[in-house]
Amino acid sequence: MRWSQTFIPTMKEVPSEAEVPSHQLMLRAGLIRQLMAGAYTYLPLGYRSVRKVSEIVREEMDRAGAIELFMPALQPIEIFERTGRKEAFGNVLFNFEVKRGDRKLHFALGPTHEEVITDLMAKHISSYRQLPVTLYQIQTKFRNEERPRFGVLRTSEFIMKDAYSFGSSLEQLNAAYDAMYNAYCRIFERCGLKYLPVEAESGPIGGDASHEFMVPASNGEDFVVHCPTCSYAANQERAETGRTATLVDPVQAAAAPVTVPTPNAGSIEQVSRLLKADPQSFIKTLIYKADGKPVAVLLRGDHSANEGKVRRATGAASVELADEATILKVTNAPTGFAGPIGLLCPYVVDHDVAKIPVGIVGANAKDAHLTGVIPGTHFEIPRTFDLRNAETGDPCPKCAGALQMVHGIEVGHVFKLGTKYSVSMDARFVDAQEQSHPIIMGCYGIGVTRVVASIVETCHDANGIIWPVNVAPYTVQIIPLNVTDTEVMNVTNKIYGELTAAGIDVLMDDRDQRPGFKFKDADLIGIPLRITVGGKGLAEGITEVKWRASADTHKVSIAETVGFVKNLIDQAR
RNA sequence: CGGGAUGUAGCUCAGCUUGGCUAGAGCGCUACGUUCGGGACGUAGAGGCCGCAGGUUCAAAUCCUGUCAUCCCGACCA
Repeated sequence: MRWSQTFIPTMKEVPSEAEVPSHQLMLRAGLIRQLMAGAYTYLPLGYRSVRKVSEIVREEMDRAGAIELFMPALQPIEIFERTGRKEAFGNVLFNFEVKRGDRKLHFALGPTHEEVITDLMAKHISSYRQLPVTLYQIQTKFRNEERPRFGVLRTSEFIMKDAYSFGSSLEQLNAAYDAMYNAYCRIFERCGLKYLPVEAESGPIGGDASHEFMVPASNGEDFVVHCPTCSYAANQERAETGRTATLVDPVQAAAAPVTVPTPNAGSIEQVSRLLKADPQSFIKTLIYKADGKPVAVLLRGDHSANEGKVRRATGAASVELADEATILKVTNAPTGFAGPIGLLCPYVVDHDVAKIPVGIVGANAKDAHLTGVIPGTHFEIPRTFDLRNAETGDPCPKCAGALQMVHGIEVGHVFKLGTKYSVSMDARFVDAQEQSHPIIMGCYGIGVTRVVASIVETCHDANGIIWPVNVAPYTVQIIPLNVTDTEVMNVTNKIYGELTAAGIDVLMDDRDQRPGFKFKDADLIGIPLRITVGGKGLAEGITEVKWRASADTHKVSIAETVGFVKNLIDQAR
């Protein structure tokens, strides 16, 4: 492609609305333009990368035995009512009414396609002999993001690959899951991304039923907890800590706790400032409702509760922070003054609370706290649990190492669904004994456009993008330094023609611009290989070949240039 | 949805506090000339409903009210 014949609007200056590197660079390099918050046009260059990633995804899905189909984005609201996800999605689901004749129809735009595909399978699968099968599509998804941000990393409309497996047994589910997991590793590998498969919250199935694929990036919205010594990695929701139970014996002849006034100081931060005490010496008492019943969670003051862990520790199906009225009922005080002593509900205690020698707690009375509280002495600790989010330095649950936290961008998710949707959509099969069962499902997603943004986010330098070879919009950029020089253009056209004929994507910068201008643009758009053809080189009979990622320039004879470049590409793939 | 910020040329921004000439700069764009191996220079130009609506005033980019949009922090994210 000749630059003058395509559409690559590059920008020298950083648009003021863009904060993170991927957003800035994608705008500046002419990859995307914003239509409104959360919706972007992919310009020719950006769309080429989207297609390269899609093609890699497609090849690996096919290799893993998944079958491609294409489902409607426009869906009747009824199917979301059947699975209860109209409520579960809430505002995130685009749903609206349209008139058709004198009728009103209620539609949704698909945020994902479990309902549609399960409905399809329900109608066509009847026997275990038809299973297993895994289907996928690459399609635009719609989610009414409360807060679109970071350019293309979080949008209301995005391209996603979603796959769904259907099986008659857990063995079939596990096989499909493993096939997808391995395919994902190959996909991200081929895209040139550094990625981390992490254990994620797995819902009702439990075990290792869900993994997220995260790209470590400082602007990532998620936290990944991982152990550098072993391979343990999990998201913050899920991450266990290797801490163990600590029980303390009651101290004999301990002084009683002292009540101190703390007017209008209901947060740890306020009280610690008022009493000039470190938050680590506080025992934070959070009132939750576990299946509707109040239960208190005791944590060290500087820690944050993990609701999944609280749910498991209390054995409840659902857990939420209690409302003001419940707090008043069990603590006789407004929010901010809860403590374990004299509390009118049961409590669970985090491991680290028992290690606080002498702590500060809420007094269960308005505007008062207790100091000099000894855990295990002034309130009982029959047992301790892991109730908080993992933090840097916590012991690894799998080895002797220490955990680290990194930010990450979620680019993929594999999930063992079980029978949630097949039950509600009535997708069943009969086994060899003529017994009917719901189909066992898995779902597997990759955010294709988010993959592209993640690549830009992690592969760039001060001058612009540095595309990995397999996902670059073009593989080679050839720059004739003087387009009015016949000799230069003859050589350029010859190399361009031969590389194109060899099936290599080449972009020729045929604009009548000064060399510096073109070099800057080339660095910005980040095509991996650059061939420079200029008068000085031609005088020596050479062209210059350079990787975008490296400062080294190879001087290659004109005749050998095409072969040399083909060779480099082959090695890089 | 809570908190904060910003809307002036295609892009980046000044002007607004203290209302008053024809609303500015740099980059980009057009024409001509000189240049031509890392975002050249000169000359001459084009380009603005100062986000939108209402109000105050003799007079509003500037003050007031409302509204819309975008960005950031937080909450949310099967």
